[in-house]
Order: sequence, then structure tokens, then C-alpha cells
Amino acid sequence: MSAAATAGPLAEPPAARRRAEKNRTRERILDAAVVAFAEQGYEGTSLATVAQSVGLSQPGVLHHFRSKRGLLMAVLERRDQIDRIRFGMDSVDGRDVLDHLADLMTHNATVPGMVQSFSVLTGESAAENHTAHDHFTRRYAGLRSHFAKMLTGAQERGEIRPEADCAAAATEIIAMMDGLQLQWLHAPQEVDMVTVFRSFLDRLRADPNET
Amino acid sequence: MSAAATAGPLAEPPAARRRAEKNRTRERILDAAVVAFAEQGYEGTSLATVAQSVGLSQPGVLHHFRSKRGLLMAVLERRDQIDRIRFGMDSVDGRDVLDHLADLMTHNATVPGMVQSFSVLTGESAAENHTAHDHFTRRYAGLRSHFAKMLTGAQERGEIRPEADCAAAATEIIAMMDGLQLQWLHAPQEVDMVTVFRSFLDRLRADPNET
DNA sequence: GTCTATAAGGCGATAGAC
DNA sequence: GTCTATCGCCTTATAGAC
Repeated sequence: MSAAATAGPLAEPPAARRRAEKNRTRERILDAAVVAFAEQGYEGTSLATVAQSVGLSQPGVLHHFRSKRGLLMAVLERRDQIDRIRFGMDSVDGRDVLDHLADLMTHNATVPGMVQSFSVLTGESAAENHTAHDHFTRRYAGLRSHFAKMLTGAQERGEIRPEADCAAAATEIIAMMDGLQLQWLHAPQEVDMVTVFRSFLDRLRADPNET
Repeated sequence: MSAAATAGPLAEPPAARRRAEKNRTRERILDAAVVAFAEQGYEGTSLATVAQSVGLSQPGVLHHFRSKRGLLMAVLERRDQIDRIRFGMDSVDGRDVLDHLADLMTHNATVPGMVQSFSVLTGESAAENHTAHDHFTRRYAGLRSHFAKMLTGAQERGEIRPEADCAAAATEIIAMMDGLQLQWLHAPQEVDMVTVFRSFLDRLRADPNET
């Protein structure tokens, strides 16, 4: 019999399990932070409100993230990881790239809290002094280059108008998504961002009657 | 001789002049607030920094605006007034409406501080609790209806593709402007928002070879 | 019209007990 | 790993002198 088994039900849980528990708390804090940033923005959010919504004290939150800035960075990094999975898969299979983009917008329409959180953070980060300014600058540059590559491939397959400039189109598509989300967040029942986005994409699409 | 002239150089200036002086101070505070909001956002800005940049004490600023919220509202109202003049004129003369929109973007590229200030405020205001949320909701609704009217007129004059949905196009154009400005603010030397905006507008333009 | 002084409270972060 | 207590600072807004 191992030492742990001998110790009985009062024994310390194994290290692996304790680590998992800690990570679960971390995740709960991150989720709460996303909600708080959506409702108040980063500057408008206090660690105390995040702490309260996960049932911890304010120093309890700072045990998991060394500072408020650290919490924001963790939120942004986790989002980038999810993006890498989602966007990475988009370019693999054989479906129409523009349909994929429309699907992405359709998905976004089902998670308004996420969209609101990152729209507010993106706007705040336009201020050069903002903690997340550089992060969003890098994010935009990465998105533009990834989208441009995807669109070039689609153009070679005849999915996109042959005269289109794919780098410019990448910038346009990202701008349209961000801008539509802003209007949708301000008037969800008035702005049908999925339909408008589709009609925008359709003007980029190659005419099926040609070639 | 009037009473004022008799009183000599130590006399009180006439009421009209004192009012003008006060208004000039108000304007200086408003200008400083726009700059501060651009650099820090509304939530990140303190009245003390605005006060310092116009050479007043913090209560000195609150003498002109009853609260921080009041200062923000005054900034937004002044912007709306300028917009009303600019957009009101656009629809009057006979020039191409899409060219006017491109000119607007060209103008915006020369006033990055303004663009930054209102982009940050728009993003912050996507949070439903934000002080300016309702203001931006109304602003967006007004812009959409004004743009849709302008575009319908242009479509009747044959400037815009006859199959285009003008209400959707209005939403698209506003979204593209907001979105391009966000990317441009994060990387002004990488994103040529005027050129990209022009190529976007060109796809809305009626084909000159038809009709 | 602008100031100084101050009220009244929120903030992020740290120290140290358990 | 989480708490309580606390430090030190910053915030908006008001009261009252000049």
C-alpha cells in the first residue's frame, strides 16, 4: 500500500489534482473578468467586483494574477489561443472561405457578451497609452496577414473576383466585422449584422457566370 | 459720455464681453477634454489632468461643467453640432455622394486626435452601463437614417448600383469607417484607410458602362 | 470665476495570519 | 490558497474665501 492510500480520506490530494483545482479557479476568474470588462470596460472595472462575482476576496484574485494588468493580459492571451484554433482550422478544409467568414459572424451573433467585451477593449486600446494597445496592434497585424493569405488562396480557386486586392480585402473584412459589431451592440434589434455582412461579402465574390 | 466710459480702465467689462470670455474658457476645457479622452479614454481620464492642461484647478473645471459626466456630454454635443453642419451640407450640392464620403475619410486622416478620441469613446460606450451608451445608440440611428436617405437619392441619380439595398449600404459604410479607423489608429503607417475605403466604395458604385 | 481645503470614498497592491 | 487588515494614493464633488 502506498503512503497516500494509508493516510485515508483526510490525506492531501495528489499534486496533479491540486494543480487542476487551481487552474479551475483561474478559469472562473478569467470568465468573470470577461463579463466585467464587457459591462464596464477595463478602466471601469475594479478587481473587487471581479472577486465578488467568483466568491473570492480582492487579494484572492491577485493571488492568481499578479496585477490587474496581468489579469487583462491573461484574458487576451486566452482569446488569442481560441482564435488560433478557430482560424487555423478555417484554412484547412475545402469549403468556401467567404462562407467561413459569414459563419464566424453568425457564431459571434450568439455570444454577445464576448463580442461586447472585446469590442470595448479594442476601442479602449486605440488610446496609445492603454495597457493593451500593443497587444491589439499585433493582433490586427496578425489577422490581416492571415486573412490576406486565406483570400489569396480563395482567389486562386476562383472564389473571389480576380481583380480584387487581397491585402486590402483583408483589411476591409476585419474593419467591417469590427464596425458592424459596434453598431449591433448599440442596437441589436435594429442591426442585422449577419445579413449585412453577407451582402458585403457577396460583392467580393467572383461572378459565377464568368469562366 | 456713457457710464461705462466714465468709469475708466478699472471698470467692469460689459456683460456681453464677460460672457464671451467665459465661453472661451469653456471651449478650451472642451478641447483639452477631447485630447485627454483620446489619450486615456473617458474612464481613464481624471478631471485634474484636464484642469492642469488648461491651467485651472480641478474645481475650476467643475465650475464650467457640473460634473465629469456633464463634461463628456458637452464634448459629444459639440461634436454632433459640427457633424450636423458637415453632413447637412453634403446632401445639398450636386456632387457625387460617394466622392463626398471619400472626402470625409480623407479629412479624418488629417485629424488623428479627433478620430482617436471618438473611436475610444465609441468603444467604451458599447458597454451598456456606460454614461454615453444611449448617446451613441441615438447617434448611430441618426447616421444610418441620414446616410440611407443620401444613398437613395444617389441611387436615383444613377451613382450607385441599382440592385443595392441603401439601408444596408448605410450600415455598411458607417461600419467600414469605424472599423478602418480602429486599424489605422493601431498602425497608421501600415493601414491606408483612405485608399481601402475608396476601393470599398467603388464596389458600390454603378458601372459607368451600363445605361 | 477661480482658488484652497476638505469631505467621503474607491482603488491596486502588500503583509502576515491561518 | 484564501483570508483580514492596512497602506498610500487617487478620485469626484462640495464649502467657503477672495
